[in-house]
Amino acid sequence: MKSLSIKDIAVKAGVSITTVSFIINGKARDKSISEAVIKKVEKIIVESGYKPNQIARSLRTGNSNIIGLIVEDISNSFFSKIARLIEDKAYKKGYKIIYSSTENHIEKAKELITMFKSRKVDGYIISPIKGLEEDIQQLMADNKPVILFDRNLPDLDANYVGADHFKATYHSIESFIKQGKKKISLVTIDIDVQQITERLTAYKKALADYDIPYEENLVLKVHFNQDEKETMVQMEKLFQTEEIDAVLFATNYLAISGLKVLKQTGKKIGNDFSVIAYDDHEVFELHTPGISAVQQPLEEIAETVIQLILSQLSSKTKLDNQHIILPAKLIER
Amino acid sequence: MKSLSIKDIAVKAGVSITTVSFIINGKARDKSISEAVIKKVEKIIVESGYKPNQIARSLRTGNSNIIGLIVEDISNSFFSKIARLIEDKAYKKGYKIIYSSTENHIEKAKELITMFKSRKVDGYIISPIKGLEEDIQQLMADNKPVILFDRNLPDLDANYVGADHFKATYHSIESFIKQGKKKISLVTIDIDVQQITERLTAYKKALADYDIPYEENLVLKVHFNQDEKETMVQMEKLFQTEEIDAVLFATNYLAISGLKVLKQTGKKIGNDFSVIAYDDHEVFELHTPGISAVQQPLEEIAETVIQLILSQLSSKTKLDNQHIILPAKLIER
DNA sequence: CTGAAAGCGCTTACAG
DNA sequence: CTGAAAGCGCTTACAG
Repeated sequence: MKSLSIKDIAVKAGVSITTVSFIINGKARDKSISEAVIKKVEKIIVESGYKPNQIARSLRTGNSNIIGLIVEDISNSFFSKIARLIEDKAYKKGYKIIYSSTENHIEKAKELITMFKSRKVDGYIISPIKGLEEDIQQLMADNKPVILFDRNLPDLDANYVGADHFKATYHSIESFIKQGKKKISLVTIDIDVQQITERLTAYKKALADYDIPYEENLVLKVHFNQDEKETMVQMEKLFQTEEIDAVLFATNYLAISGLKVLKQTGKKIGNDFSVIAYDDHEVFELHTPGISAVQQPLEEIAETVIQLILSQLSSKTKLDNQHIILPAKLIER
Repeated sequence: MKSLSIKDIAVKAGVSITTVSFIINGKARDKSISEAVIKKVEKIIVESGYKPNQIARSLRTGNSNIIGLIVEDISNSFFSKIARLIEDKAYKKGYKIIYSSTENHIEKAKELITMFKSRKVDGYIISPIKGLEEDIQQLMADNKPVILFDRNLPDLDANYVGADHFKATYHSIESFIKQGKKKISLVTIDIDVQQITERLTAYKKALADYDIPYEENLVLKVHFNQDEKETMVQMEKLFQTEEIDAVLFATNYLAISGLKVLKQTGKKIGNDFSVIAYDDHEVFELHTPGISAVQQPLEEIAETVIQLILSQLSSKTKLDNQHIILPAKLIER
């Protein structure tokens, strides 16, 4: 069954497609179409269930009412929660979301941008990775709204929304120190994105500020894509060989792996051994004992991102790029 | 900066746009374009970075290479994991995914289908809700590939991929019985979808098969959209008033709420009180003690769904609808 | 108050 | 071996 076109409606109503188009797009009054015609055409549209072909509309107008969302991995709960909130808010403004996961592969990320471009998406929300600077620059040169979130690219002057990882990490380490911890470990990953590296910087700074010597062997940098088994072996070694009394895990999945190791080896979390996870997760609340965690303000991040992109989409002129850093908070359990 | 069009390429190469189009679409040899011309045009395409406008292509060909994915809630880890797997596999075949969450609202679900229709998506992957039968029927009448997953609509003859919830529930209850449990409770939700209701049916059947009387007050049906606080109050009451020795939670979030209640009230899980959660979650593995859970075969579900839709998309003729029920397994912890 | 016509960037049947 | 032209379904500047 062919679907109806604007022409079919025009024929049924005995008017031109121009008139129908004006009515569909709410320009009827503007164009001084008579009320009688408007009523008649609207009636026919409703009765026939006609829906304009968005593809044709896009081709003609050059925009698609679609926002492209590029994340590292949609199945990661941080991203899926953000995606949900963004989708919800975008939807209410008539925008759809098309998403895809980069899996941290630069080639896939580049391909995605190309694909989104050829689909003429109206704007881009990107959790970027290093190496994407030029492509993003290109998008902005093409005058497309771009909002980076979660991760920033320092070499790029672009809109960015993220949490204050430095401060949150600093506070976490500080809270360990105030509990009297001396041998504080950091388990992190080896990817070179600001969002991750600043956790290490903050860790070092906090130690320095409290005159605690930095010990290289207390920092475990897990290889980004490695097997969880291997990660667990490395952690087990770390937990055993040192008189560690506190660990900050730089991501929630590292923390989860860490908890598995502790469970297996029977090492207890308690006064002698404290743990903080970066990025909260349901696991941590339910764990016995509860695991303290740094919580990113998901709602606010999503809200800010969508706000920014919508204002760019509706603005005729190029707006100034904004850098919005939201506070993350340490939930003590 | 305007992006290049096929015309620009044609002009640069000194050939017609027809020729360029044939080359882009790999029909050059078919149409016996000379090797020399092919080489020249391909060179220009690569050098200029030309990408065909997919919108124009869609308008002309009537398909979009986009698959619409409609789920209840993309931030639910079951769906986000499936989405990730589906996206991955679709991507490799040149299809993109556009997704949206229904939040179990029939109006939103209907709107989404309309929207996807007007965007001319090539196929639909839907975790449906009751009331959507007609709309889905319509899609199939329009000859669009539709795959339902997770939830089935019994009144509809459509492709469906899901797990065997009846069997998995039956086995769970059976395992309680074999442990000698007498007062087995079921905590479920009150939505009327087959996937949920059959968990109750299986519960009753297993009890009956083992001559254990069915007691209405051992079944708690939580209202679908109610506040977690309220759910927890109801559960607390349930856990106290009866000599319950086992609980099957019909969804993972119910189980999580249940675990919170147990933690708060100090009720211990152990030999006197066993728990199984339906749909696994990282929480359950890490919980002390570990929580047994029914695990749906995510990979296989995603794989089957994508397989089915791709075969439909590439097939000229209408294929027979398939019902594929995959086994879910009980992970004992 | 309303309509004819151009054009968005492609694909493809047809012609040579 | 290659191209001119129609047409996908819209929007909009222009004309009346």
